Amino acid sequence: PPNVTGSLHMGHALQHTMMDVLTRYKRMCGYRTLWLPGMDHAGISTQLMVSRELKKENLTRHELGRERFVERVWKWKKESGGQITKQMRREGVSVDWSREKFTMDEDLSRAVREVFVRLYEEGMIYRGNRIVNWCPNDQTVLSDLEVEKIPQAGKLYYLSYPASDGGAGVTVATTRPETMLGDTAVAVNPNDERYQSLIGATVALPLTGREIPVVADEFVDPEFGTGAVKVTPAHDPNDYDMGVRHSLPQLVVIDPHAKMTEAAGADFAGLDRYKARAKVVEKFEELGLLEKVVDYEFSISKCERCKTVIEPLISTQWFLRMDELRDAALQLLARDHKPQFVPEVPYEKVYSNWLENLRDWTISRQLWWGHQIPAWYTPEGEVVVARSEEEARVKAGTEDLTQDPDVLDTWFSSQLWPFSAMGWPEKTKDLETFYPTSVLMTGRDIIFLWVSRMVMMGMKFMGREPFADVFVTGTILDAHGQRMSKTKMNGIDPLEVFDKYGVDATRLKLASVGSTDIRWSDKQVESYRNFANKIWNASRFCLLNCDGAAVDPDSLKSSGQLALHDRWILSRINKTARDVHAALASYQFHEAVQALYHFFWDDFCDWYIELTKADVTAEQAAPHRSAARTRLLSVLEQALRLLHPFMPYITEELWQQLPGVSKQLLHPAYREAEPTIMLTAYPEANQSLIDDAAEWQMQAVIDLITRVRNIRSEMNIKPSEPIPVLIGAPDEKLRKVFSANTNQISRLLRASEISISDQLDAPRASARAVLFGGAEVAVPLAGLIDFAQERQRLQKEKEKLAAEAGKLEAQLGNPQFAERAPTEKVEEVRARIADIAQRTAQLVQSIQNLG
RNA sequence: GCCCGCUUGGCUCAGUGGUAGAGCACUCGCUUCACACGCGAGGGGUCAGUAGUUCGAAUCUACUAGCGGGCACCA
Repeated sequence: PPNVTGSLHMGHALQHTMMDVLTRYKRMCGYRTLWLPGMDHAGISTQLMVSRELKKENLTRHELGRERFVERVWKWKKESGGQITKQMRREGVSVDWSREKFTMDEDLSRAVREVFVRLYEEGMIYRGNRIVNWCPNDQTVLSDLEVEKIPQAGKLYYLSYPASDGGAGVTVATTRPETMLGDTAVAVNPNDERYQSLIGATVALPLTGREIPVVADEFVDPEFGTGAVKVTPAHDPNDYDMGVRHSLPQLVVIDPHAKMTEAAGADFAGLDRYKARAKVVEKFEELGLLEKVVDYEFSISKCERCKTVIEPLISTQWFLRMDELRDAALQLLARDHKPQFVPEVPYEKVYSNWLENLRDWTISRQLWWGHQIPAWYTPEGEVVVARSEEEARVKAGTEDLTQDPDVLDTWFSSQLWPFSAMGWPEKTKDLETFYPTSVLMTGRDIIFLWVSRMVMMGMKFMGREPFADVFVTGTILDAHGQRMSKTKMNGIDPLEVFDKYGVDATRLKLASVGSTDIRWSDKQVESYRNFANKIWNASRFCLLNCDGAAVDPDSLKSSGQLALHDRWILSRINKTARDVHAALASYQFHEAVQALYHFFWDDFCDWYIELTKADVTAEQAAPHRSAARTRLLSVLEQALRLLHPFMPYITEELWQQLPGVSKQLLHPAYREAEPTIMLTAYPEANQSLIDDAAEWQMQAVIDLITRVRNIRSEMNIKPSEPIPVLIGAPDEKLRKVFSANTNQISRLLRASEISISDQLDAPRASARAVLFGGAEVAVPLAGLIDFAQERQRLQKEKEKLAAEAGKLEAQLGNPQFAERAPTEKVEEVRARIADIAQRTAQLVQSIQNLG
């Protein structure tokens, strides 16, 4: 579910397209499909958005109070939230709006409370006082995943701490001098010979008058800095751990607003952390205790949302223990290989590595917008966790309860989506029907945040994986290879692309993206827009020229007595259906798009329509004509079905216009529905119509036509000028193919006459070309031919063949090749050499004939 | 620091152990009665580099370079 605050971006459009292609495709295959739409309440984002609105009215959420603030958020959600669902309608996605859910809906909230209570009762959720990531700007704790590490140029300060006994003391290196006010130890590596005498001694912490011990800890790297580390348990995660190991006091010197506390001393209390840093450095310098300052590059933790530097603080929060959940997910992967990531490399490893290093998850947030934690406190401070306040009162035996003010991390509810959105914990029909789901489409950025957590929760509460496959889409970059982002202002608005090129064209482009990153280019969408236009025009031709005929799927069921081009198009369309099925089965969207594009444009438009035109547009009504019209309409109808999952708008529009469309065309599963291409059967490949002979024969015809057109072009013969075409074909089968298709060949070549014989007998002044299968073609050009030019053209052709023959002969000449390569491969090379030899001989003859 | 991905014609990208593909761009020709968002014909690549495995490598392996990701508690 996208964020309620979000609006459609290219990443959504990409995922939605692929999801919708699969949904529509599977539906047309007769499956009961469900794409359940919804929105996420997006805790922090939404709260910030509404807070900004309040600011315009010179109000803060605190002035408004929690209850009225939350009301205000709901009002905002009703009035301006969920832009994205309107935009999804524009995308043409076939989601089930009747099941739309919002993560704060009552039923989903109930699922959240149920999960919380159960996990608490099992001891997996606990409340604890630990060091956490705190955002001083948003005033909330954050999980590790909401913190980003950003490399930054900084300074490393070397601070000297004199020994308590007046000895040499020790120098520590730090990037955060202000935290020294909270130091409660100095640590050295136990094996570091330099510091053996100091271990167990104390040093005098400057500016504070405190004495702190020197402890030995393996964590300390003797190579880094001075080999001695200041230990600030209250303000650094590592120091926190060391503090626990050595039972050091946790002295809090920085508060939640990132200001120094009273404990930092009178000189510093109330100062901002950075001002305090400057002051500490200044004082050390005055005291002669600042040994040096060096430039140092390190990573700093920032709030992913507001980019404020995170302050590690000790705080009481709610945590979810991850070990058991993690183990279940890892076991699912090891034993059942689920989920199946596509592409498997690198995502499966990324996912499992992350799980293996998983630590407890901080689930509470100091926000008002979200699921309030279902925990109540008695006046004595006793905690009661319950599904409702009533239940809590019963459990606590008192009505004097205060609910924990915190809410849960947004992802706590979204991780339940695969089952909470279908009614869990009730045992609903939807759950029974649709859980586990088949496939999740997602960007790689939320594999940890969302995907892994859904797996863990699915295993925990449903006992099964939430989805079988996870398809990870690529990222759409801008034209310069940069990630699109709001701050860079380099994002492309999908809606503008829709306006400019149409939704279908945009979808086709997006579907062909696959799972690698690509740079956005309007040019590619434009070419698919042209494709949509081609579909439109081809359909227009069919509709304008097929009076009296109607779509009839039976007309495509056998190819018995049909002409070559008819047998050929049936073979092509069935092969295309086969290829598209295979491609989609393995999420090869790009291949599916290519297969459809080339079938429709090259095979159907460029050849089939042209070849059948004569029959279809014949003046006289005849059975032959109506059969041709029926076939043309029926092939078009099948093609539209094949294209439909990718291009829903244009295919539906055209399909509805076709004569003869009716309930009869619907998939048996939807027989009673109103006619719509959405519920027709996706064409299955009919193996018996895949006709290699027809494809080979058609290839011969195409080869002939292309060669003669080439002669026309190279010889500068006007397209309107009729030309005689002489064909010589020693092979009888080939002669039959040409003579059976004389009309079509003649039409496409604008031939004045066509003669076919076993031996080419052409005047000297002819342009010639060698065809495959030993055939030749000549175009007599008395008075038009430039002998030198023609000789050059043939010579060029000969050179091409010679180059190819050279390579092949070298291969065959290698004795190891004949020995070790498979026989059919060797035979293939021999056959090709023979073919080239024959063509070359014919070319030589042609050149001689020119004189 | 560790891990991973990418590098194919001018551009954006497919693809594959056995004759290099598409779209766009480019050149030439075309108001051919569906379409100039079109039709027809062309030109253009030693598939980043080096070494290896193999009868054969652009495809597999290793290393190198450039670019881009992800992960990590080095003060």
